[in-house]
Amino acid sequence: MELNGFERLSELEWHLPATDAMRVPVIIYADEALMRDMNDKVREQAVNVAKLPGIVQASYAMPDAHWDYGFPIGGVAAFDPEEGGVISAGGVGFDISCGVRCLHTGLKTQDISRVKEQLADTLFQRIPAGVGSTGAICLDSREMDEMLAGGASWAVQNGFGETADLERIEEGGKMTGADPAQVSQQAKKRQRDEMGTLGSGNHYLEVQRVVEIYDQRIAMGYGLTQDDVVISIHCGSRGLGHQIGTEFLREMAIAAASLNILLPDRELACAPIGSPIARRYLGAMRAAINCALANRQILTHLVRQIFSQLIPQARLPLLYDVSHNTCKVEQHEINGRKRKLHVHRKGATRAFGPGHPDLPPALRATGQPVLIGGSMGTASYILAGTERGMQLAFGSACHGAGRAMSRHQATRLWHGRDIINQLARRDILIRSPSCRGVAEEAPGAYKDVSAVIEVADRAGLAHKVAKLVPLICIKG
DNA sequence: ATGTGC
Repeated sequence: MELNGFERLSELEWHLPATDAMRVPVIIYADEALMRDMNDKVREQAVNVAKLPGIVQASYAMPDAHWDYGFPIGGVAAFDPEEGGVISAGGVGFDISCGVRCLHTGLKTQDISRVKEQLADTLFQRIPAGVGSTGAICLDSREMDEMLAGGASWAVQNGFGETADLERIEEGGKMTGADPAQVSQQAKKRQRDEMGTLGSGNHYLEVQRVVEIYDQRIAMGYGLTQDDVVISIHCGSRGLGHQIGTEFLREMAIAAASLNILLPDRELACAPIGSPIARRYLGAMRAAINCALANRQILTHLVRQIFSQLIPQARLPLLYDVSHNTCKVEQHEINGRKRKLHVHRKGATRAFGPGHPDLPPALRATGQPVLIGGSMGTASYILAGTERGMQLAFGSACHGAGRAMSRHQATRLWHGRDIINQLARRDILIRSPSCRGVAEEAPGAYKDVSAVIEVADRAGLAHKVAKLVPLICIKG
């Protein structure tokens, strides 16, 4: 990326002052190497977002940012309804409420060594993964609406998991304001038999090992110790979220054209907060959040069933579940004034600091667990939200390593089979229905997750707590 | 991300 024009406010904070039609500056959190390696399109897209009506404070990009449809992935933008703020489907992305949840197991690495291969094979056999994967559950139209209104809470009521899980999920497992009536029949049809499935792309289910603790006090608060085995699930709202994103992007673009709204980029189609289309989108998007929460809850139940058969002494309570593709109404203090903002996070993890009222009592003293999945075969990290982070980007942090090249480029450089063999030599068991999918997700196709995490930690977006490395990865 | 797409 061209760095000309940026003011370097600190080592890790790059500031592009508001010029021309920009209403606010762009702020990117990154080190110089990450900045240089970012495509110019990230800058262009973040600048375009800064031009949208009612944007507050800045158009932010996290250290894992890369360009995407309209808004960059790793982008955070908040809008104030009292200043003509907007909602944009592109600011959330296609995989609505894609996120990560992490489960404890109560086990140490050696407890699973004897059954590791069997565990990998059983997880792969029983957890539906890949493009178009379907599960054992088929929802009729009434059940679909209940699921879309109830999220993980609906899943627990229907026998998937435990009530204790709910307080460890954003929104208590149930996003309020979801309106199943705003979800198209086509979106519901696509989702009918996709509950409890992983999907494809960067989604995965990993059995991981805690290899490093950076903050003993917070790690203790999270119930994490060295050499613990944990399970991370990364997936979203599958076909339903994708369909909603597609439909509303199209509809918002058409509406903008007919209303003569000048967009800096057609892909930034948006609508004023409070307008009928924005309200319908929010209702549908919140239903998709519930779909993703229910999906991860059902997957959790499947994992627990498998563990109870293979390692009966294992107990799998939920550490936390957090999304990184959402638009949420949140209260933030700007220049001493409390304002209700519509915060878009696209490939950015919510990272609320200590004392935040939305956190459950057990996590309020430490700050919210910020679950960050790395690329396949590298490392994942658990961070904690900080008070400082609440001021830096509305309580947000990065969401992963971030792609360094396109999927197409990756398939020209690597073969999936080679990647699987290389990782097997490091005792990382990959199971996937798609060799091509594995090639697209080759570790080399991503930025260095550790460099991204160092920036997030040192910039103060979130605070490093633990590092996890994969033992088994079920890849979509 | 996705009932993937040149």
